[in-house]
Amino acid sequence: MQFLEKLNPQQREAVETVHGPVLILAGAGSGKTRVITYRIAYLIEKVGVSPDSILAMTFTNKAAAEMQERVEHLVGGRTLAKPVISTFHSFCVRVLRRDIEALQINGKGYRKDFAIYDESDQQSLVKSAMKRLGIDDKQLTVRNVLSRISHAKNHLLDPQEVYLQSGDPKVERIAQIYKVYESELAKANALDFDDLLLMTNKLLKTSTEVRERYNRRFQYVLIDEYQDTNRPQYEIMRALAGTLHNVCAVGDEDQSIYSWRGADIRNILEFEQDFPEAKIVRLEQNYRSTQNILEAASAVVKNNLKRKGKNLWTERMGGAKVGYYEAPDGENESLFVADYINKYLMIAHDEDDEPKRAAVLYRTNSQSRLFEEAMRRYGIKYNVVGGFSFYERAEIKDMISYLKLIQNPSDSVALLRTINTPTRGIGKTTVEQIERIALETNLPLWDALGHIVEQRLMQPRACAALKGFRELIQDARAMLYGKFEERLVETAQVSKPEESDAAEPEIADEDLQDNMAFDFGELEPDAEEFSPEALGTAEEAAPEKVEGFRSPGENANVSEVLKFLIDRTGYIKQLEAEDTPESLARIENLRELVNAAMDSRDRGETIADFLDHAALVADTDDIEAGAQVTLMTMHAAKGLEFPLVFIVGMEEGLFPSSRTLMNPDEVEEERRLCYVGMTRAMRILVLSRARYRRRYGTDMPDASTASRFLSEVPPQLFEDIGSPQKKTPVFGDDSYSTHYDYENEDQRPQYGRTKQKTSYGGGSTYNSIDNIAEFFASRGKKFNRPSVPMEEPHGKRGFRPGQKVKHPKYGEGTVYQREGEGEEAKITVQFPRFGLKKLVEKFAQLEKA
DNA sequence: TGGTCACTGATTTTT
DNA sequence: TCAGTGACCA
Repeated sequence: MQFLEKLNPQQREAVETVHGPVLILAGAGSGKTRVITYRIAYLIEKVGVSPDSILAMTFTNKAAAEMQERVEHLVGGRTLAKPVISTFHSFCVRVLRRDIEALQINGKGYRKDFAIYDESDQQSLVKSAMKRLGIDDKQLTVRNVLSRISHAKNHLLDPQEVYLQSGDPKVERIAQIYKVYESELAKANALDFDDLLLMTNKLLKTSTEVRERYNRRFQYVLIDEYQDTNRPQYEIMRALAGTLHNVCAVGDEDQSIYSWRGADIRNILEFEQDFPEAKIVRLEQNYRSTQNILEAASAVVKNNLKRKGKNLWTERMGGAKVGYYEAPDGENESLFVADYINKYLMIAHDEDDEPKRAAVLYRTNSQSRLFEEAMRRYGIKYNVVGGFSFYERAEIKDMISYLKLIQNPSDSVALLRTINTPTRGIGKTTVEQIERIALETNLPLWDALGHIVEQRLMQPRACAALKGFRELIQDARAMLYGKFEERLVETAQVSKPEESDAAEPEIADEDLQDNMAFDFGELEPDAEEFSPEALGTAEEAAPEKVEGFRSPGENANVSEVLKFLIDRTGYIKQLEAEDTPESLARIENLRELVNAAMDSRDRGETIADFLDHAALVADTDDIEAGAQVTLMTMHAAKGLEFPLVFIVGMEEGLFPSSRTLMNPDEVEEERRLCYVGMTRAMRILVLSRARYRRRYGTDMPDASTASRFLSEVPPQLFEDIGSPQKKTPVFGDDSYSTHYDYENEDQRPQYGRTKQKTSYGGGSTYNSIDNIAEFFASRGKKFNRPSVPMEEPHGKRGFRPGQKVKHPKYGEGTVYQREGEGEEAKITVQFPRFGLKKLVEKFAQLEKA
């Protein structure tokens, strides 16, 4: 096997130790992903393990996709079956969609068509639970309660245990809410994110038959980002390890940044306890960063008491010192960063042909705004990770809720969201009545609603409106499930006890294997065709693979149902009537959703698959690797690397966050976060801070204190890169305000060096005072819009951000953003009287103003 | 019932 | 700054 030659001895050991438990402690940048993918390839090619008996669990979809791709690259086409590489959560959904009914007792319990509740769904559930219990304490926010519930779940505590474990009346109330929350979830046949793990764990624990089946199926298990696993995940891993114990966990305790979500570093310790025969492999050679960066990062994280400690080293000696910039305020900080990036992108390539990429990392998403503005001023293309993902937009959530309700009418949260969206005359009072009746009869809202309509329990007007809504959902259901509707309603609603337990053991083993191959074929479009048993007759094979009730043919698919819903609810019509740029954008989004549904259908997915996908995608999943400049949180940056990295807002209270200052453990986690951020940098790392920062709308910025992490970097590795001189900043005093009027900028050498390079091992560095001083001298202390436009557009008109334009209908406005190239470019313009408009350059009759 | 407006209050990280 | 909420009016 040639590819093993590319590994260092430790990596090689990690790859070749395939039997029995292995714990790989992989430092930042030590080639962790490489080891995992090589290990999978090694298992397949050398050990001769069948690919589909390998299971790799990751934390994010992105990591899973990347791993998938790299494995395929290594094993490339030589095998038909594929290893299952998936996030914990998706894996659990698959398991549960298949087997959750094994947990039913006397036909009661979760059904396969369960809904997945995201955070906002959870919030509305908690909100209504609190309302019902008469708790609207100011001390008990919904957020707070929810995180307590999640914490309890992650520690495998049920409401009673929470209640019993504390004498605190506040916690007792939380336990009460927790209990109501749980029963509401059950009533809605819905699981929250934590439940996906919990239920899977429970399932594997309770049903020997199920567990053994998975043990037979997956004989080699890999866990990525092991330090981020929580208790339930750990237990799932243990259950999946079966008796073979062929588990491989890869992690780095210094990169554990999710303890607030229940991640437990103890899992690393208990690994050795639970698997005494475990082999420990340390990967300590870093292939990413220069020595200076690595030393600085290590020096910071060394201040943590709770760690095993390790010795990361690199062959890339020396390197640029870690830059430090102290800005007078947040604006200046962001302009400094933009300016620096601008220079960086302009200088010629170095000896290594690394594509130029830079990242700006911050603690909280709200910090992105200033940097976005600065990038725009410099005409630098950038990408922001985070914020709203597609599936979080209101209009998308609305339609998704419709689908969820159609799929699972018990889903009360989905019902509440859709019942009057768009408005159809069902007001607050009506809804409250339904809720009351549902509570009295202990029925899901949907059933209560049916009851009301049939018995005419409310005024005719309200009844008529409710009836209309009910029929809408029923019609959509009929479309989707065809004539099977009645049967479905029966089996789904009443959930007859008959065939829940009995059916399982009768199924022959081969059938199960086949089914699993299908179930876990990942989302690949042609997974079916490639699965060995389907190669001959795809058509014949298809029906038997579909779980009983899904009738092939003649039924509508998700996109058709969506179109139907959009049409019948008048959703788009209403948006059209609004005729604002926002509403037009929403219409676009809805179209996009329909497209997504069509793609989903083309992949042969069911409505459940489609909804699962919508529930489990995260914003970090669509990080565009190709973007030159990426703005994101340090959390989102985990696992990524960039030649140039900025960590901004290095201020006490911001980073480390004020919320953590009380608790040493949490400060340690912040420090690890800092370590994660710093180790993203390959060649240049710059830390910055604003001496005065405006926290939300206040007119008076607050003085900040330098982050403790800054002082933890050894001074000799640090270099101040042109922080403006400190002055005693008194507001209204000229000495401070002069920072803001620098129109007196002279045009001296514009960063005159032809080629500025980062040299290693002494000599002048990119960050060296001389160079930096030189280019900052030319621009005083502020960064005005650069004279060189970054993005010279191709089209004739080529309007750039910041430019004033005139539109025949909307009048004068300012270009806000430009997307795409040439005539096809879309331009977003801010019109004072009409707001933001997105226009296609070709059609919009824009002129220079 | 539904929309508008003013006010408040809160700001971490996410599968 | 900004989203969410409550009061008020059509």
